[in-house]
Order: sequence, then structure tokens, then C-alpha cells
Amino acid sequence: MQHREEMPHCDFMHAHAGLVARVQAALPDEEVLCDLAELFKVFGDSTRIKLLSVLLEGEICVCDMAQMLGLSQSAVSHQLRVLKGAELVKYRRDGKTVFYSLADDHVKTIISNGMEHVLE
Amino acid sequence: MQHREEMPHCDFMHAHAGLVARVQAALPDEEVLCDLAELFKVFGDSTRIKLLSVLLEGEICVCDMAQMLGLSQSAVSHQLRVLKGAELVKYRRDGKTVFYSLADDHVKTIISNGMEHVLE
DNA sequence: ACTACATATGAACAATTGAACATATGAAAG
DNA sequence: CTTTCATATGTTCAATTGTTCATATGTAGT
Repeated sequence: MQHREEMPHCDFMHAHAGLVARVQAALPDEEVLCDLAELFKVFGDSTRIKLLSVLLEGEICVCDMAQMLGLSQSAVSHQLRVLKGAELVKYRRDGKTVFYSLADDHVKTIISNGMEHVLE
Repeated sequence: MQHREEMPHCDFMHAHAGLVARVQAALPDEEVLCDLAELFKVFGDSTRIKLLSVLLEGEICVCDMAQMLGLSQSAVSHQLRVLKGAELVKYRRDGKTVFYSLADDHVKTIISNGMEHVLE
């Protein structure tokens, strides 16, 4: 029952000595990696994935999305806000109605890449 | 839980009448979309993204990953378990040491697609 | 057998999060 | 200006999640 709060790690490296340092150097900035995780976190919710999938078909208003997915208007609006915050969707206002659409082609690409992995 | 009958929704559709039904028909199965969300959820954590990024450089043991990222061995092991559950990594045992590596090229693709969106 | 080391697992805890509900904003029509 | 409809925003709350600590498993050597 040794309590080493210091550094829980191996006493020796298993690979050659420079590996740790070399990989650390090659690693992107912490901030970039966190941003990347935040991006995927946005995709990592079934409601938001459904909204994005629906928007693959084109521009759709909030109300229709709620109907299509059997969700409350509030839930859809909240999640669209998250998607907009991540710049995955954009919107266009026409009278009382707001039409949402995908912000760019990255979204399609990311979703279809994920699909490939899922459908294996 | 769900009171689907009294859902707050528009009284009329804004797009042409068949849009909702048409998009619903084109939508992938609920289960597939949920699996997709689960996949992205795995990417949606900074610790796991860091582990995956590190593994882009090649096969690395648990201990070295912990050192590279300044994480406890336990934290690394727990997250590697999640990554393995999603079939994003595989491992190889050599004596006491366990070396992890990326399961396939999808992982690289997904990460770099996400990167593109982040670096804008 | 025992010891040392690398990794995995279980449990408990704090922090995050998505949904529901209520309310607020914005826009067009009367 | 008031009403009505479409959408947005707060708030509360239950459930999920990541980390830490403690312990267990596995492996090699003595």
C-alpha cells in the first residue's frame, strides 16, 4: 500500500529513450486537441446526429425537424443552438420561420466517415 | 416519459406537404444513427483524443502514453478500454508490457477530417 | 513460494449534460 | 398595440461521465 502521489508511471521506458519526447514534440497543441474533442462531442449525441442527418437532405425549418424526429420544439432549438455554436449549421430567417442548413461540406464528410466505421 | 400526442408543433407545414415524410424515409435507421452518435461520443473527450493522437505516431505502451500525456496509469487504462470497446484501438502483449495501436485507418481519417474543421 | 512491475478493474465522487417545463423574444397580421 | 405563431432562452433535475483511489490480475524473475 505505497502511496506515491508523485508520478504514477513506469520507472523505465520500454521503448527507446527518445520516444516519449519525440511523440510529445510531434503532438498538436493541447488547445487544438481539446477543440477537436469539443467538436466530436457535438456529434456525439443522437439527437444532434439526427438533426444533422436530416439536414443532409437540405434546408429545413425548426418545426419540420421536430415533426420528422418526434422531438419537442424546445429540444430541437436547444440542440440547434449547440450545432450553431460549433459552426456546423447556419440559418436563414423567412418571416416567422427559421430555416437551418449545414454550414459546410466538412459536416457531410465527417458524418460519412463515421458511417463507414459504424457499418462494418 | 413521452407524451407524443400533445407535442408542440406547427399547425401547418411550411415546405411542401411531402417533405417531412420524404426526409423521414431517406433517413437511416434510428439504430444506425445512435451507433454513429456513440462512435463520435468516444472521440468527444480530450483524454481519448490525446491518446488517439499519440497513437497516430505508432504502437505505444500504456506506461509511455501516461508519461507523454501527464496522466495517471489508471486514467489511461480506463480510457483505452473505452477506445477498445469502440474498436478504435487494438493491443499486443509483450511480457508485462501492453502495446496499443490504432485499429484501422478510419481513425486517422476521422481525426484529420475533424482537424480540418477545427483549423479554420 | 515470493517480490517487483505493468496493466486492468471496481467503487465512489464531482462535474457535465440533455430533456422538460416555463417563459421570453421576434415577426406578421388584424 | 395586441394577438398569434415560430423559435429561442432560462432553470431545474436526473442521468451520464471522467477521474481518483484502492485493489486485483497478470507476467517475469529470484
